[in-house]
Amino acid sequence: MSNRYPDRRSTSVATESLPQTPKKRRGTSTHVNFSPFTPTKRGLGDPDVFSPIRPTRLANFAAANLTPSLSHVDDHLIKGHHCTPSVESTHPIELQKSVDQYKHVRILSGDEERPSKRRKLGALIARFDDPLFPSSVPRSSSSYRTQTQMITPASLASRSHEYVYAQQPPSTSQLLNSIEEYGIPNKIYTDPYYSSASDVPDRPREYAGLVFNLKGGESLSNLEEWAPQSGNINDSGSAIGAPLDDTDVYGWEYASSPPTPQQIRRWLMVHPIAMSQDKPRQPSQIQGPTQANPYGLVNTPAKTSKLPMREHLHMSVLSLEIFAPSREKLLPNPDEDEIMAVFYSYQDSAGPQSAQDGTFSCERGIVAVESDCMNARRIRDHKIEFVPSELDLLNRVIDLVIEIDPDIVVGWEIQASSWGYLNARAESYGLDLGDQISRAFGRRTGSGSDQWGMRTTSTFKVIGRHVLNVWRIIRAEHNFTSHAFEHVVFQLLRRRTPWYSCETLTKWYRSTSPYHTSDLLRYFSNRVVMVLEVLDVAEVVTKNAEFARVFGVDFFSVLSRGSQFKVESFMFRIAKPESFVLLSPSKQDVGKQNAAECMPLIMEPLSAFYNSPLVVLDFQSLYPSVMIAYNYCYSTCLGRVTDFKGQNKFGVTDLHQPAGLLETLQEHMHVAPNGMVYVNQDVRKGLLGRMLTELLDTRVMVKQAMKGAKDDKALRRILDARQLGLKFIANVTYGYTSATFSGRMPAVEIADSIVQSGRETLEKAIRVINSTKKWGAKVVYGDTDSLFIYLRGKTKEQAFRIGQDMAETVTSMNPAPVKLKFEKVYLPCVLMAKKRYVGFKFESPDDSEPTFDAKGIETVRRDGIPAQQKMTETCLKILFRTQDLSKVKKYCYESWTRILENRVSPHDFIFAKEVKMGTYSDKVPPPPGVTVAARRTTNDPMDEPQYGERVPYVIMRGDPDTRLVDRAVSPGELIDNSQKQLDAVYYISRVLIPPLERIFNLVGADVRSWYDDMPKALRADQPLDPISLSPRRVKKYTAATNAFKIEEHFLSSHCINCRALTLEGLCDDCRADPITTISGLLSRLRVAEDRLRDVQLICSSCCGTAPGEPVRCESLDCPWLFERKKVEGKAERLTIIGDLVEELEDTGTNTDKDNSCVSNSDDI
DNA sequence: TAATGGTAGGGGAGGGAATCCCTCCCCTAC
DNA sequence: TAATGGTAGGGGAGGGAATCCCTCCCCTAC
Repeated sequence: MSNRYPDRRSTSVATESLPQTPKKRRGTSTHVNFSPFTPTKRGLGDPDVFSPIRPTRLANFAAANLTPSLSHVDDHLIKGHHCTPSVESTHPIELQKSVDQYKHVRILSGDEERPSKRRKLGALIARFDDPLFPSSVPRSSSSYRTQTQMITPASLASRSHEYVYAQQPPSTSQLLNSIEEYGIPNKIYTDPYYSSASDVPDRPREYAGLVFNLKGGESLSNLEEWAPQSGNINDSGSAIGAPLDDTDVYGWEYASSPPTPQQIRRWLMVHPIAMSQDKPRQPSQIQGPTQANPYGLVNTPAKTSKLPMREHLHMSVLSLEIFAPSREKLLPNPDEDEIMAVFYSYQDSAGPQSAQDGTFSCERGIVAVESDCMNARRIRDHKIEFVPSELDLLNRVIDLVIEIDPDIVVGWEIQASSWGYLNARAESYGLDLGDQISRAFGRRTGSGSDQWGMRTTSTFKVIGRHVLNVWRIIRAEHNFTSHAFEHVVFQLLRRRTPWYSCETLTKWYRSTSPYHTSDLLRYFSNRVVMVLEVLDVAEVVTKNAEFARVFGVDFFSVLSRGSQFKVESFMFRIAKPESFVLLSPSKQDVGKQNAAECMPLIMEPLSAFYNSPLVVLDFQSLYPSVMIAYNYCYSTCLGRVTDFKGQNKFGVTDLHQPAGLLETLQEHMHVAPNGMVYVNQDVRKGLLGRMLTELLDTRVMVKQAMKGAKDDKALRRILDARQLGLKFIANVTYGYTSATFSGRMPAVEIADSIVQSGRETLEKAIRVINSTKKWGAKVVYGDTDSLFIYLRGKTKEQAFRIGQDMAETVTSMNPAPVKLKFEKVYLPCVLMAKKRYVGFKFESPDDSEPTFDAKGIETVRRDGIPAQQKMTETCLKILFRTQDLSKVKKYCYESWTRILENRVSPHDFIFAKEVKMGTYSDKVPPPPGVTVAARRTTNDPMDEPQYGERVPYVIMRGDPDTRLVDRAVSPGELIDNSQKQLDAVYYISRVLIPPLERIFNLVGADVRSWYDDMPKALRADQPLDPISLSPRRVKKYTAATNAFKIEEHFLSSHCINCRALTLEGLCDDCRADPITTISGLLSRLRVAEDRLRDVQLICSSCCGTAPGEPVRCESLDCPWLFERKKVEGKAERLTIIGDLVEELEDTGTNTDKDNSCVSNSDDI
């Protein structure tokens, strides 16, 4: 027992829940005033809740002041006297307690002892004296401890003059149970710290009025001082030896000799796994998964999962794509370029929908104009119908549609291509495609610019058939970072698919090799099928059909109409039997409504890193519940308590209640918090209330049915769609009452009543939770209907229990359907700002692995870059898992270095923001995406992005004072132009650091200073590859182009082989040893070529081209594109190595000759 | 022509106005 | 070629840099 910290370093079951490990007590006692959780600094208000260390501080204070007297007391105790300390008057309470606790102790003198018992007792005392009764036992009273060790039952029995403790030491359970009473945390969580002591900043960091004093290092020197309060350690005679201190090293010696290569080989034979593991290569990408892509599926096409069985589809779908050869790089223009082939696929309502193995099946076909390049003799592996001319092609398509008679016609993008292009071509022949393929004659809708159609659905309309613009539907339903076909296919079908430029396609079409023409046909024919697959996997038809049924509107209105239409449709069905007539106000009436007066409650969060559990509770569909509970409805409102501006305005009209009505209903009404009066349910149940009750009840039933239909996946999907539809309607009912400019029957007073009641419900819950002592909880954030409750020092299990308890208590305080639901526990968590937080989420006490859950921060936003998401998420995960800032710093260093050295894939640095051409203010410069799109459009008018399309761009390096918009280019340009480089400094300091800064400022780490202090290569923004800047290459290159800037004149002065300083490509040393140099260079060449071959193999397997063929795919969505371009560029640059090797071989043979001569002469 | 639920909130880019700081110049006191 | 006393200090003008504030835009939470 020589260790000064007996037992505290062990982690037995009993001690684990007790806060004794000195390491974990970091930052609690002596640095009280610098702790980030010190209440006064944080402005947290009530120190009781946020300062678990208060007793300790008191104790220190008391002990420090009473030390002489207490040692005096000790003396008396040891001598077996009762004593009344004289200092009682100065600190009556503290001292009384401390003395009372021990004044009945009687010490026996004697030397009997049993070692094991003594150890146990000692352990108990050690545990006992530390945090629980800090004031009662001065830690320094080792003499006391030594004496107690002598009390043994044996001695008690054998002696007549003996002293025993009148009060037995507390048992473990007593200790655990009294934890709450003394306000001591059940568990002490680690505060953020630096594991590497060198990372600790010199001075405490100040941020936003807080001072952070972070600890560093893993050694014991990092622990708090034990702070002995009296000097009688030596008196005790106990063997408190020198504490284990790693600074006190007496010497070093080798543990053993290192293993020999033979030993290693033998070892590897026994451990075959270790052998297969390559040396961990440092990947060139930014590491880390993102939330949208939790499995880190960055560049791996997923295995074809076993798709669920498809249900019988009740609508037939026809998908169509066209091919028109174009001129050079331009996209086909319907004014000039004729359609040469049409590709279609369809799913028949009657035919066999899916094969039994779950693969997708549909009919497909091609109609092509016969020409030199395309005719039956050349193309054999595709089933093609040939027609003599384009007009015949159009007629054939019309016949086809009428023949197949699909309910829905779709295309990936049907305004500029697909049906839209077909329609435009038909128009040039004076043919109206829409009329031709319609199922009935109908009124022609207005021609001209259909802006609304442009922006929402489609400009192409067919009477009797639904026309779906697939990408727009996907855009509305899924939050993808890009709406490119390839991206959506990857996300939904988990499959990579190539993309070829029009130029390539046209070249293939005109190619003399039939193989190319065949590639072209296969490309389109696969695409047209994949559109159907995407529709199928996204369940567009199923879901919309189900929504149509729930809302009671027709299929197309589900997609094309707004939510008011759906609410009304539902409401009508309830209003009709009651003989209610819904109001139909004019635009003017709607405009004359009163202004809204109420706002939901959005608390300002206490921004911090929370390492104790944070419980999240939220009211289940708060607004619908409030409407039901308080009977808020158009039909139950009795007007205002007092007139406002002299009139009883209600919604869009004035309310005139019959005289005497209020008196009659005196006992049966309820006043909403905003001063509106509503009758109670016993008089009349509101229309909205009944509608919502029905909706919510049905939803519960549907959910029940879903549980029952576990094995029938098709039914499950339908039911799921149905319950989602019901939920949607319930949620937008509130929006219906508060619609302002566009409202069809708004009533701002009802909306206010709902909002204000919701707010009061929430505020009441907050008050209750804050004021209930037994929970020891504090509400730190709340937004509209949710509560974030901090339980400091509680364990996860306690958090779940308390959370449930709170939810039940609050639910019981509120009227019927209002229900506070236990949502989740965050442990740990960072609250950053309103609507921005992130944490590790536990949804049930059994969850062992938390999930990463972020709201509003960069990891879930789609206007950043993937690198930003990956870095932020990875840093947060490191912080949450280890609290070790050194690890975070290390990770940041690695990533930043990679970026600065240009060793990253541009794929991670592509911004993609939506553009809405034609809506931008010309007073300010447009956003970068818009300038890129505008440039695209000037080059090729057909290339204008669709309304709401996401336009990708990257930021290039440029002159320092140019604006950002001038440095934005499309990623294609970056690939084509090897002189251009990503602006690493911009990306790091303006994109990657700010989100990290916002997080780590809250724990006291200064991310920007990490970057500023980071050792950087002198010209780190240049590629480190000496070959690309070798003088030889530049000479060769300058001859070709003169497009060099100043920086390109600074040539690399490093040896290509060994990186020593030289001016001639290879240094003298390397030239002197041609054999080694050649083998070194050749092996590099081989590595690069291998890599190139591998990458091309991957790409050709995806594209389906023959391995020897050059890969033409240019899908910006695929990370392999960038990899391939990079490797190709490198291989091209390495041609210089070939030259060098030849040169060396020449000189090598020469020197060999010389050498041989010399040796010969020596011999002679 | 017909169509469009709501509000709150954070954060970036960029421009313009207000502000600060420095330098230069003029003038005066001594 | 000929001519020229100095220094310290206040105050204004003007320019450049840093700062603040506003608008526009995008996207998210509820």
